[in-house]
Amino acid sequence: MNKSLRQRAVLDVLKHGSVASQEDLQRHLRRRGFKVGQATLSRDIRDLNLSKTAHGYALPQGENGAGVALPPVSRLVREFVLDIRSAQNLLVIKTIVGSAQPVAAALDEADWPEMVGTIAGDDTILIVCPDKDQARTLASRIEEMLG
Amino acid sequence: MNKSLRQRAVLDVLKHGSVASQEDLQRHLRRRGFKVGQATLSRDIRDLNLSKTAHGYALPQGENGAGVALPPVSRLVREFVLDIRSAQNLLVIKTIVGSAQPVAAALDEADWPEMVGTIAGDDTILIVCPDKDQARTLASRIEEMLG
DNA sequence: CATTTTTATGAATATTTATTCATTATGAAT
DNA sequence: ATTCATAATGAATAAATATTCATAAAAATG
Repeated sequence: MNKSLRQRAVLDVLKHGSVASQEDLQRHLRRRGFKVGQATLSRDIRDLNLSKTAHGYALPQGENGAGVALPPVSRLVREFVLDIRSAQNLLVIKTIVGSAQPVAAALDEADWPEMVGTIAGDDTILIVCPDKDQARTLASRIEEMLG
Repeated sequence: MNKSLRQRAVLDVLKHGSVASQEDLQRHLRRRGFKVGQATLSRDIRDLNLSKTAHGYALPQGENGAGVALPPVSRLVREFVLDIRSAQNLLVIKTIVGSAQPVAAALDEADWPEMVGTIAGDDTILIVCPDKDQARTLASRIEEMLG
């Protein structure tokens, strides 16, 4: 039961391929590890203010990709991140199992300048920064989110 | 059986109130004199590239109100307008019965500077222009469309 | 004008989406 | 920890929408 991550994943799916139906969306999410029923997706679609066109579901009109109704990254970090370590220009983030992918996607979306890119496994995210300094800056920013 | 006018009417309905469902749209159109089945509206909606949001149907994204797939005003004039007369700063346009309203709406949408406003009955449209000169200009422009 | 082709349409139906209802999880307050 | 309230969810179902199929009108063609 994890709404925030799932809804982020929904947006992510839309930004990539096209989604013709809720059943279609369901398959895409399954591949990303979210197993949910159609009813829930119908609700997510309403929550995220998506619209359906002749060519499938689309992100909301004016708003940027990350809709207005999304829980902030900080909330995700607090909930799913267990530990952060830096090594040179790299950060290694441990999450509860299964959450690394979606949390990494959320971090990506935040689009911070200190992040060159991310790779996520099952419970580990590797973040590449331009240099040691910026890695540390980013690390402390994320640590603050942990409360 | 009149697709062009009906589709224009659909856009017009959308620009005014909000439309929650195709059945809803069907009612609005009926009030404007278009009696069609749900299947046809489903197709119109596809043709016009409308999208459905949580708050009802919406005009297509980037495009202006008058979609891209619409037959030009000239086509409507050629098909439905019978006669044009000017009197001072006014134009009186006769159409085949029942078409005055939607043709007037289409003319309105064209948003020509010589048109201050329109009133349409069943088979007659009255167009108000700023002055005699512009009335004549507009009249000849429309006359040209008649072929 | 007769014939063929294309287009538009509605009724019936298939498919998709939203909602209801019951259940389970989550969190707060004591 | 227990109770209470709130939120999330799925299964079943209702409602809405898309499509199929048949038909009729309009347009093109000979």
